[in-house]
Amino acid sequence: MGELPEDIIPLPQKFYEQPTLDLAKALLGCLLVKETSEGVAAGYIVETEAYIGPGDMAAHSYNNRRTARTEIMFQRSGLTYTYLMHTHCLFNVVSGGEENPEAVLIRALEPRFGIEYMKNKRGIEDLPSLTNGPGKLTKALGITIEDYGHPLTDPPLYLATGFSPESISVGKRIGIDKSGEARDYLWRFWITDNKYVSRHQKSEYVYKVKRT
DNA sequence: AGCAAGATTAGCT
DNA sequence: GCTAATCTTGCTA
Repeated sequence: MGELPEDIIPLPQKFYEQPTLDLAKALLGCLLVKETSEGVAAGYIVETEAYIGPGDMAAHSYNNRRTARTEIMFQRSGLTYTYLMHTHCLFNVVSGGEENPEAVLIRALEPRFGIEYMKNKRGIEDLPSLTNGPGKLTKALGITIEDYGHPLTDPPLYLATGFSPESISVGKRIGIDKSGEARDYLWRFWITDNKYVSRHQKSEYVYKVKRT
């Protein structure tokens, strides 16, 4: 049964209150933690995508579409937005603040704690395959539609400080080819050369992150 | 009330 | 590369 080090504590609400594109980059290297009665699982975020309604045709909140599903996107930053995609649950961090329906999709993790737990959940052994996709990582951590609306500042599902990536790559988002010009927005971010990203793609440019 | 589409994945050809 | 899985959402009527 995996236990976490004591210095792993949730990031504060303030962390989520930055522009969505900044947050999408700031999330890289952060630790995503899920605690359940069965155990603890956690991994470093290595890939994200920004969805910025109402002007983003690829976002569920495009044109301020406000429904039972998108409602949480209109609420405060730092809440959990989960939804079903075919047979899979996808996990997002709400951003943009109240009345600005924006979110960051978490697309891939690098497994860190509770790896046996994740292997059991996924029914496989290969490490990268455990969490290198948005539907895979939710299954590995046990994140479900039930987590919809949960504040990420609190257990059992929260984010904590991890490490600072040296370099961040930028490219087009995945799987939104029918979203008009939005398909070309460079709103996908990943840790350069990280082997746990969901797909390899040519980076349009690369940020060199200064060490702090 | 009916229906087409989907921010995906696994397995097979 | 192709397709089924599986079900909710949201749009049309």
